[in-house]
Amino acid sequence: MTVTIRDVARASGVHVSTVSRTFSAPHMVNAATRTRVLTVAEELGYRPNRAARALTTGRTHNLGLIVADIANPFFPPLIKAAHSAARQRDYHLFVADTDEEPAAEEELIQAFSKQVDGVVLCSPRSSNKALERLAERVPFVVINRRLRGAATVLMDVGHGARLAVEHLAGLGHERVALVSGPAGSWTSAEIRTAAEQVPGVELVVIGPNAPTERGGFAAAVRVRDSGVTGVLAYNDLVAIGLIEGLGDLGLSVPEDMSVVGIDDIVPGRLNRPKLTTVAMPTAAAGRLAVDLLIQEVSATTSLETRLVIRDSTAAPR
Amino acid sequence: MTVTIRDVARASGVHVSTVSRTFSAPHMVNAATRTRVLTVAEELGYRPNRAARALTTGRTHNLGLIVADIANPFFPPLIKAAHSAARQRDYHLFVADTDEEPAAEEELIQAFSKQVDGVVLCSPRSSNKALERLAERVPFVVINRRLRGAATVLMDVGHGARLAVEHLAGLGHERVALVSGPAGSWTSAEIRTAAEQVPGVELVVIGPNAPTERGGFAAAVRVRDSGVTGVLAYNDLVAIGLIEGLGDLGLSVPEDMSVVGIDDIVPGRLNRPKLTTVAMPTAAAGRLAVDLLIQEVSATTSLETRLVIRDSTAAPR
DNA sequence: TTCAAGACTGCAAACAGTTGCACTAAACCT
DNA sequence: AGGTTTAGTGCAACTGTTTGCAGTCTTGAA
Repeated sequence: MTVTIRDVARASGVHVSTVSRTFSAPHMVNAATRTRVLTVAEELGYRPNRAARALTTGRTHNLGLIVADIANPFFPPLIKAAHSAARQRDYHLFVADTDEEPAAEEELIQAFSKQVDGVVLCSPRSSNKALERLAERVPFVVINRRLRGAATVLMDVGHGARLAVEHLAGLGHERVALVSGPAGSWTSAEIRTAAEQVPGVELVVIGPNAPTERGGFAAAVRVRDSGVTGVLAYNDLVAIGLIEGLGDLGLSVPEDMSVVGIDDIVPGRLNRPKLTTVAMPTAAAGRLAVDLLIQEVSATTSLETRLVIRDSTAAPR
Repeated sequence: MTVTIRDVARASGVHVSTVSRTFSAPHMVNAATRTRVLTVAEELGYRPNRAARALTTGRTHNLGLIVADIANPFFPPLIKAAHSAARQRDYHLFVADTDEEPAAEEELIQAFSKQVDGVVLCSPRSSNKALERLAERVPFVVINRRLRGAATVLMDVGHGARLAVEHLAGLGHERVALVSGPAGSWTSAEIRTAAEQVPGVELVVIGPNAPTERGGFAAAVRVRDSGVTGVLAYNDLVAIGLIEGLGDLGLSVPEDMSVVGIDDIVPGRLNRPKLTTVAMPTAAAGRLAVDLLIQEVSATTSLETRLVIRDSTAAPR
């Protein structure tokens, strides 16, 4: 039924080990035999069986990618870039979704462990302890979280937040709200400390909030009442929800209120007004993560963010 | 280093075959031995090696999912649902992106063939001939394309398009534009034939267009000049671009022009005005596709679409 | 002409499981 | 009591590849 290395060996009059070598160590076999084997293999439609190969070599040529929510617009560009980087080196990519549950995360890493050469974890929610234990079973690189021992790729949100607040200050805003994210979030803390350091602006923190459109919508009243003229939101979804909420209160953006988001997701670009935002290098992060994994280096890299100025910010009235 | 079935066998005083059976055919082993083996396995941290298992059984417990563009907002909900359905039955999911290239598609199917028990193909671009040839190597189910011999899940866009045009007709629009998609697209053809059948509306087809925001933006002038009061767009991205283009021409939606999209992607819901659109059952399709694959049934199913009325449609002036 | 070095290639033992078959002992039946 | 079924377990072959080791055959050098 399925054509194996033995069929090719028989049909080309050599031993299986020679066939094996023409695929996995071509330089060890005579040019003439090599081409003969290759053509026979082609004719027969032979493809090496990776499962069998993995059994002896211990390398599967598969990678795992675990994210909290595939349908969250933040992740697809990262997944896409990771996939493309993997394919470039002839790796396949398992993609998994934890539905935001730490338990699912740990279970997935376990389940992947024998099937992949490594896994990339995006903003993992599991405890340090759990992760350190799992790191013994399978190498991984972590995106957007510090974890000692593991390779890490960070996106410098702090820098982006600073740029955003400076942008608002530059436009003349003196009192700015930070519509923050969920309580324990590493990102939210980063944003806050960075935003607070910008001189000449008074920062009022409003939160914690759910990191969603609804979270932003719900924060609109408090933003209006806080007496600010500009806002930095935890992310684009929150910013979009906030803009809608402000609209319902009779405030328009950017005329009555400037709003800056973070992430630069597609819906923000398509929004009206088009969202001024901090672009996160998600694609670069995805690519880098798989490169680190494949080369098995353990480094921690920080990626630059930048400010994308669009239509949701203007000088205050 | 890594703990195998043999280690467990030794530690629990039984033969490897018994250990094997406690995992793959528990009913064949005595309850007492089973629990003993299980606890020993637990202690040792044993996990069956899927590659080895795949070698003998021929089943990998992996599935492949191939889409044109992971970052296209249409796909993530489908991927997420497929993943969840797969996990429920203890399957893992490879996700791959063809970047819209048929060649990549065929190569990916090839590459997957030995590693998965089946693959789900979303709106494949390859030729029928190529696909039929590949179907011999690996079972697959196709989403949104008719292909004889293969299991197929279709989303009934035709029905949705009819609903959309009827909705416009009901609001009083008598002349409606169809801003169509790319030339060879199956979906585009479906939409057109269905839309043409609605009585009482004169349909003017504008296209072909790129299936993107820019495609819609570029079509704005022709829409304005066509003398219609309502539009059905090939998809939400096109609709959003079109609305922006119309805005630049001084026409506002829905006051001057009603616009209906298709797909119900997130950016459409977040858009202002919120987009009236035809909701595609992408999640259901993803789920169903993997269920079909796992049960190895070859059926063709058609999934219902429905109209979601939001703010981009109103009665004509 | 002889010998050592190289270049190929074959042999066979892994890798981590599954499974048909044979065997034992207990349970069941008449 | 004797024969037959049944439940549980062991044995060993098999899945498709890789790889260390050992041969064979050229080549080039002394």
